[in-house]
Amino acid sequence: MRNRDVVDIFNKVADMLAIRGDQIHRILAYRKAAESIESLGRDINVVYAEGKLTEIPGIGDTLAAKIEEMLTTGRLEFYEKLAKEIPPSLVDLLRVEGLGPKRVKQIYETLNITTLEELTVAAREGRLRDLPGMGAKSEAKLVASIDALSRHGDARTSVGMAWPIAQQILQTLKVVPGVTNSAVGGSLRRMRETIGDIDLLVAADSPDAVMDRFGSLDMVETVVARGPTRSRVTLLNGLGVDLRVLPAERWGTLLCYFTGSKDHNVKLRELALKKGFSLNEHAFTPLDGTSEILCASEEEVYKRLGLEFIPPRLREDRGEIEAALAGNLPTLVEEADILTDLHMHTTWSDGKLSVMDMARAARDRGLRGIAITDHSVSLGVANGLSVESLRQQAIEIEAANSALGPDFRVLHGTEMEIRADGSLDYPDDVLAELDFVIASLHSALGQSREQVTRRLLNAINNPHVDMIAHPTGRLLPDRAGADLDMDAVFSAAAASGTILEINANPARLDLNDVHARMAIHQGVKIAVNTDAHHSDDFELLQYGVATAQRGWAAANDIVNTWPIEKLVQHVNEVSTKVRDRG
DNA sequence: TAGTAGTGACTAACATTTGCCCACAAATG
Repeated sequence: MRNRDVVDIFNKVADMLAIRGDQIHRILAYRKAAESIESLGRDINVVYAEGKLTEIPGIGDTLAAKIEEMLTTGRLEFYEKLAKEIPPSLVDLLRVEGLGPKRVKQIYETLNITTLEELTVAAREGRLRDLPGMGAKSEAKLVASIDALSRHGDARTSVGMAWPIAQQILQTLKVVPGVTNSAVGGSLRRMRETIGDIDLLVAADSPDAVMDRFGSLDMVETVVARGPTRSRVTLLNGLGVDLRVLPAERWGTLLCYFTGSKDHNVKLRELALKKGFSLNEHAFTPLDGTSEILCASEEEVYKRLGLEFIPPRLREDRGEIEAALAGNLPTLVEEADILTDLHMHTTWSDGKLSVMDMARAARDRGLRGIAITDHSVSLGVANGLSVESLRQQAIEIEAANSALGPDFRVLHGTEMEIRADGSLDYPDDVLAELDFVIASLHSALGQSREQVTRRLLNAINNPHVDMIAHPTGRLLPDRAGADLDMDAVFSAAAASGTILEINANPARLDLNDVHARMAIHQGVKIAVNTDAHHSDDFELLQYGVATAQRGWAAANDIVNTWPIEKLVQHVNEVSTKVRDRG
């Protein structure tokens, strides 16, 4: 069993307990455990073998025993017993918007409905409207929700897909008369790799005009809810968008509330209570009955709580509140800190532009240098370069460097295949001719953990390999990456000085936030690169930087913030060191 | 159920909005 199997079962148990009507804290315990394992970043089997399950936050003796049972037998007796009482297929019903645990229980007990299919039939036949608390209107809503679910599913959306849509809607709302401020909130502002819906906030004294404009956007399919401060719509592509409108003097508490995460908010509100305030999106309200205190900025909210300002990217309740209390928050890397881009392609392989075009575009964006890293020979589908072509390319890059002058540097590199047998695609003497060598996995990602890890370690330990690109090879939202032993990867990379990449393409974001944080913690150097195949792709850098920030990265942890001379020197020193050691 | 204090018992997750039915469930961060 792998981490995600354990996560699935715990989440399912939590849902089943909720339907059964168990005590909230028991349900929360399972959810918290699932969340913890999901963001663990390590193989649960390894943690178990080390006897350290109870060191995972939210895992005590009882849940540790349940994990042990699952890992050793592949089953969970507690789950099977629970399933006799609450059919696991009921959990699917919770995916229907508007159906919660209480209603699902009622539907199950009175109509004996256990599956989504049975629910669909019953709703269409009008058998739900007579249940206590239901009516024809609620029934019609459920039918619509079921339709929406079957049309669009409820999968999460890539941040790269959602961000431009959110910006487009904001541009429209921004110009509505009376609007003084607007922003993206929620998981999109925190730049999670995938998002469930888009959250937008607007400051305006009278919300009506904003709500009207919002509901009448071309891309809106239906208006799900509309009140004086909140509206929710579904877009034609199935994405949900929430809008909150409050007066400008309440902007700070509103932005903070609507940015989340929920767990972060709960912690903030607990902290507020300890200080004698109730905190909501409108204001701090003193518990002694004196009048409310408004915050026009987020900075004021955190200040009043006695905290350093916590950047949105850290607000996941992963220790940021404790760090802010202690004054130990990192100074996060910013997009403006990035001086070079070490991974991109040209028409030499599968890119769309020439070396010179990419260099000029990078320079226009304010970068000081790039590495041209086309694919190597055995990646045939991407027109990988033979040794001969690689040497011809060197001449073109030299020419580009003299044309561009001393203020911009083009490094000659490669993105070299790590072949299925673990060997590298170019011999060492060819690699020695290059300024910057990337090695990466594109094929045979399904190999066993031992095999695929050994492949990657072989590349990391080669003195000519400077960086590993998109280490796991995952593709969001669906294709899982290689089943790497990340502990081994990080310690090898730390020892050899090999850089690990955060690939900024929103379909990759690999390393992910959790792994990036672990790697940095172990002393691994990180690079944030766009893997651009066109100059337009340089825009993607923001997603990579956001992921680095979510990994608590400071500028010095990221090698592309260094002046290019320092970067080249580092790469050369590391190669020499590894060679001497070998 | 976890965590803590102490080896069985107690406490622990905030605060709101909306729709729909007529007091509450569900949804939002």
